[in-house]
Amino acid sequence: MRPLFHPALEDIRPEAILYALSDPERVAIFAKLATAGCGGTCSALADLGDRIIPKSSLSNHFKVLRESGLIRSERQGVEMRNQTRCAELDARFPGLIRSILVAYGQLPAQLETMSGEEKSRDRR
Amino acid sequence: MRPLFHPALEDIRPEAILYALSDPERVAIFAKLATAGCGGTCSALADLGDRIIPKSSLSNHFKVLRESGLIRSERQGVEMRNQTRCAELDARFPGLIRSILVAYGQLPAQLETMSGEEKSRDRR
DNA sequence: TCCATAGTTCAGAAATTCGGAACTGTTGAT
DNA sequence: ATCAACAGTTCCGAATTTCTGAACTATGGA
Repeated sequence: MRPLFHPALEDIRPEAILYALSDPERVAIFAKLATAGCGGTCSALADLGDRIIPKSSLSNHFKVLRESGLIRSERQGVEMRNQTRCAELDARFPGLIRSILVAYGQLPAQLETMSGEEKSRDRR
Repeated sequence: MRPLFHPALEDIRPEAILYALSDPERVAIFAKLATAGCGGTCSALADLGDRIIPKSSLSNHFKVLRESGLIRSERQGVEMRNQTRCAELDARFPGLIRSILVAYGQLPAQLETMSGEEKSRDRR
């Protein structure tokens, strides 16, 4: 098994991000990953409610997310721990991830403080 | 020639937007369209500098942009006038288009007042 | 009418995506 | 040590999508 490839922050390209998140299944996976308390393993995310993603497809989804720079994957024993790279990404592409998740109606509470919106207090 | 299809604002789906803008050629077209002073015809946008997009491909790019809800196209005499639906889109998906164009380094001056960033004055 | 121009549609080749089956790597039990 | 179970990856063929040259349609002008 070849080692997993993760692009450096500066090599992440917007087209790869948009492509990866143009698939609602991948968005669902990514949004769940952004939720704390989710173990982040692949198989924990296979169930979409209306459909169970086949494992080869799931593996490919994770590969697309990883190689686009959206997540980091690390083997831990028999399973894979995945985590988003939201903080890094927000520094490179301010507001992008947040506005995409909002568009999909998938913004997790954990990301509410990401850039892209002024605080609701202090508004007039 | 069948009439051109434009989705209603409420039927526009984020995956279609992201998919359409996951292609740098389409982004270049869209960004140029968002620029005032550009006539908005298809052939005016075929030249990317490093490559001239074949017209069948160009026609397809416009179709993808149109059917995703990013632009409106209207026949005017022998040619097609295209315009972005930025204002509408920003109401439905706040900050999305702006942050995508920023990510690509393609934000036209005309869009600088779109939502997605507080004004630079009043910052501390 | 005939021609030129702008763009669309068609069709086949090339590339991509999907997913079942086989495989790899790790842990734990015997 | 061997074996079984499990998590995930790779392989590969089928189905789908993308690309683009060639043919076609629509409009306006001479």
